[in-house]
Amino acid sequence: MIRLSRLADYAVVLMSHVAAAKTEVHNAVDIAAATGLPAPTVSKVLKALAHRGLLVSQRGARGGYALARGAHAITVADIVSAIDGPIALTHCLKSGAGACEVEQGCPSRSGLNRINTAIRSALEAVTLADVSTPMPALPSRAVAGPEMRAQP
Amino acid sequence: MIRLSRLADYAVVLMSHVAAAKTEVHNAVDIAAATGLPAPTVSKVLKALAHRGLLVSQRGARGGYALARGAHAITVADIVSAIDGPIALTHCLKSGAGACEVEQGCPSRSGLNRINTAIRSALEAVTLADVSTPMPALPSRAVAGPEMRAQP
DNA sequence: GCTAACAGGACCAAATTGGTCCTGTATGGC
DNA sequence: GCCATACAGGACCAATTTGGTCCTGTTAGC
Repeated sequence: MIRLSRLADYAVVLMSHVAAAKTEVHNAVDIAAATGLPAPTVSKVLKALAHRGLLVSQRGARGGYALARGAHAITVADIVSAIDGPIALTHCLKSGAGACEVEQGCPSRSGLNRINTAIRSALEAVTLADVSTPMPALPSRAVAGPEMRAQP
Repeated sequence: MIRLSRLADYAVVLMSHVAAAKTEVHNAVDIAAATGLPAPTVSKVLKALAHRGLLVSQRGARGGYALARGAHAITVADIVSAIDGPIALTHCLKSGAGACEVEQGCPSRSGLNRINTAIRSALEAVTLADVSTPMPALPSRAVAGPEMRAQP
């Protein structure tokens, strides 16, 4: 089902929570309590996000995490790739060209690659600010325009 | 990494192979040999594809599989959802609204849902015929148009 | 100096996935 | 009419991956 890993899903929720009140620093246990997610796992995800530069961390007493940039400068692609690594549909595409051991039967790579870039663009098009807004009239028509057809 | 399951990946390759010479019926072991994939697994995938109506099967001696429709009438979304079930990014979205147990911390659902539809559109935009063509000048500009922005 | 909180691991448990195999059934050829 | 071939539909096992927990530093405030 083209699954996003659960940790990546958590990451989006956590980032969204931090973005909701960006003036304050939030510590890991508070965020975990607010979101209802298991605290050690939340801590792990936050550490990864800080490591990738999406959050800034303040150590010591009264420490915590805050957004490194504005919410509109962080895309969902940033968050997902921070947790799950590079965004790729298949192992072939992830490992780069030539790494596919059954390449003889893979004329489909170009088509899949096309889909891959489309998905990446979709993730890059939505920022954390978009995600945080409750329900902004949902312009579903604009999500995937008719220009997306592969062969115009 | 937003992974497609390996079986779904196989399915695209197999369908592409069958589409390459659609006049003939292909049996499972031949397809497996041609693609270099493990035969029992290929058989399993083909059975699933036939069950979902993407392939028609002919039982008995000289039997095999053939495309149920033309290659341009089968989208990658059809193939993927035949193997992996409905296309959804998160468990929440897959299970429908209200099924999320941490819904209190999920104002992000609308944004993720937007991404979800974008990805589904991307998969629906590419047909098996597109995938089968070796490398059709690759109009990468047209893959994800600027109209895809969430907030125009 | 003490406590609170992050950093960075190691590590285990469990769920999912991928792969194999077996039995039945239908079909075509001899 | 019989037999070989090939799909149908399961059960089932193995292994990779993922999610979750915990422990030991280290830093910063009070």
